[in-house]
Amino acid sequence: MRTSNGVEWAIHTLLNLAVVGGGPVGSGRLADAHGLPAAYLNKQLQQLVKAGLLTSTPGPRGGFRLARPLEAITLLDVVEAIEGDNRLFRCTEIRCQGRIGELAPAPTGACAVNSAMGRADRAWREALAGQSLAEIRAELDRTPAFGEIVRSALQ
Amino acid sequence: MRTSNGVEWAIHTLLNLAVVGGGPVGSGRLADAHGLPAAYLNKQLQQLVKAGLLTSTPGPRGGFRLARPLEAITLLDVVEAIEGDNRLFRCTEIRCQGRIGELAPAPTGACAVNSAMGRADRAWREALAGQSLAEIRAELDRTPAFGEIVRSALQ
DNA sequence: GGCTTACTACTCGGATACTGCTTGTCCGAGTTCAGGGGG
DNA sequence: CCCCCTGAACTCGGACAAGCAGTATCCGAGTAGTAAGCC
Repeated sequence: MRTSNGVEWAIHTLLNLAVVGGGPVGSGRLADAHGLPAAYLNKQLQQLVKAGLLTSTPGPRGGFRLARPLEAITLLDVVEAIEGDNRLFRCTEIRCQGRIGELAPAPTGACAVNSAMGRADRAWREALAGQSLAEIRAELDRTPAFGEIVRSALQ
Repeated sequence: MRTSNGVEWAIHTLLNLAVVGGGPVGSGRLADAHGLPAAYLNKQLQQLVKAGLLTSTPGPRGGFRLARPLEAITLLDVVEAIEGDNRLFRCTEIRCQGRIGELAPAPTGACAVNSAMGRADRAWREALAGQSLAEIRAELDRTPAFGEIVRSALQ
């Protein structure tokens, strides 16, 4: 029960694209920047394109570029783009099955367990939605020569 | 990326044990109450025993019983008992690999991405820790004849 | 020389194998209870 | 009548398979740039 590695890859890649700015960058260079398998990273980036976080251009000189500035991209956007909008807890309504399900009259109202877990789920999503990638980049920019290193690694 | 079904099963089973009270109940009856595979539910309950939420007694007339009252059991206790204390996001330190890792001098300080995801993780865990099973049972007790149905289903 | 055209190289995008974890099942160790035999 | 012993039934506990999502890889469709050929 943990997020896939694609989330980490996507966040770092989006940050790198912001640092580079301007023109599109191919998945091969983006993958080499962090030693990732290019084809698999490409698959993850396609998810980001579907979610509207990236735009892709085929052909030579093609690649991916940010669809909107980092200020308008939250961690929740990235997580939902990679993982889908599935909740952390999925109620299978076992309260309506087995002997209790047979004896109980009807599933009146929402499942209390589901509601409680849903509250925690919302807390997680709100915390994710409250942090934009721009804030993370601001923290990364404190390290000296950060932008310079990323640009030269992706050149 | 979602919690295993064992979490849902464990919560409902703990609530049922509280309603029944007193003597131990075998995994077979607990499973029949919700139409679950008995052997697999037993496996989950063993995790709860290891975590100190349940006590088990072997032999005939044996089974599981609550180790402490519902007021002292939070949703976080159950989730960590089943899923382990792994975080939702696991940083693999890709910032130290690939071309950027070669060019950057040293991994000074914590990874900003990991910190941001960790904040959301803490929000989730705090929301889980803030809800006890006693509160959920109080909500379930509103439904008429709830305790009666559970007791007769587990008799 | 300038324009058209065919070609090459490079990109994304989806279809195709592989791996690890969640899920599910099975059998053995241990304990309680019941019943029979002996004192 | 009371106590002891043997057996059986039932429980948990851990060891052993199956299914599926995540992981990884490969090849085809499409495009920009280039170079050659023609006007």
